[in-house]
Amino acid sequence: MVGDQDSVGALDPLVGYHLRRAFGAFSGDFTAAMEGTGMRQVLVGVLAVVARSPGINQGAVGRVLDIKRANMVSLINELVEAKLLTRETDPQDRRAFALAVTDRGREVLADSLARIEAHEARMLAGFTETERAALLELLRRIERRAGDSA
Amino acid sequence: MVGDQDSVGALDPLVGYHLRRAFGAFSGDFTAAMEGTGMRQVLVGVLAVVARSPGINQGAVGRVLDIKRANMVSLINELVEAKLLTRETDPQDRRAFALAVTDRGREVLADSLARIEAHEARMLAGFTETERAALLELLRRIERRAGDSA
DNA sequence: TATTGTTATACTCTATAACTATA
DNA sequence: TATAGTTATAGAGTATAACAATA
Repeated sequence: MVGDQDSVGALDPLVGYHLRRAFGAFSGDFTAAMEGTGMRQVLVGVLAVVARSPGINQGAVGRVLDIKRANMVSLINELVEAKLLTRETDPQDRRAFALAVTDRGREVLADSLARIEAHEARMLAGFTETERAALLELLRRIERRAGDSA
Repeated sequence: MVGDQDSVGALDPLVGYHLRRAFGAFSGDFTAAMEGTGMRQVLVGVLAVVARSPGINQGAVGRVLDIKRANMVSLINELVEAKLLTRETDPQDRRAFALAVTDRGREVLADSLARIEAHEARMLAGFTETERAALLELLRRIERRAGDSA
């Protein structure tokens, strides 16, 4: 069988290597789960963050999701053109845009989250709830360490 | 504090979201750890696989690491031009190239692995050995599920 | 027919630098 | 002077299709 632990030699004991592969597996299945919807990982992320904090501007969304301002532009354009987000000049700070999710955006987000739940169930089949929670907690601790040096 | 769990709304309970962020944190620190060496994640991967299986061809390396044949070409070119790999026509199958790591390649791989160990120690600071092993095992189970559908 | 390696191509993601308009 | 958004650009990763040589 190809892809077995042994064939990767020195990589096998590395957490980073397995993180990479597990992320790749998730990404591939995520893309398949979203097929036909036009949604991608980042777009769902942006939609979820704006839904959580209506009126937020793109810079702030980028800071939450670790996306550079320059790269936020086309993402927001995509979502606004698809009528999933509205973008209006913030009266309190006329440099910024206040973002909000449209009704259609809320529908698409709900549909995306339903697909994602099925996708997660698929990827974590065989995991007990305890194991799932443990994995989540260990991953969160890695993210926090990243913040230390940033 | 930016990037807090709460600000991501519906994403927070998702393993995929945290996998993505943890992978991003690892990748950033990996790149920093390799600064000045010219090595990248994929290149170390290829070097490690060839070191483990001398005489292997590029297609097989790609299958092990989930890299498409078309994308292997420039990677192998890079490593051969840097004199870290040799590429010779396989006498048993003249379509294929038998790959092998050069002495210099072995040195670079050893140096890379030393840097990676320090990087992993940094990213997993505060993890007990039990926690590290648990994380590794949970990630491996996700990879295996990915193989099921492939 | 199938497989190895190759070329060409394209899309996404990520990163930096320089610009504008507002604060 | 700092910040919000923008433009332009470039590198890396990933994907597909089509081809030549060999099996």
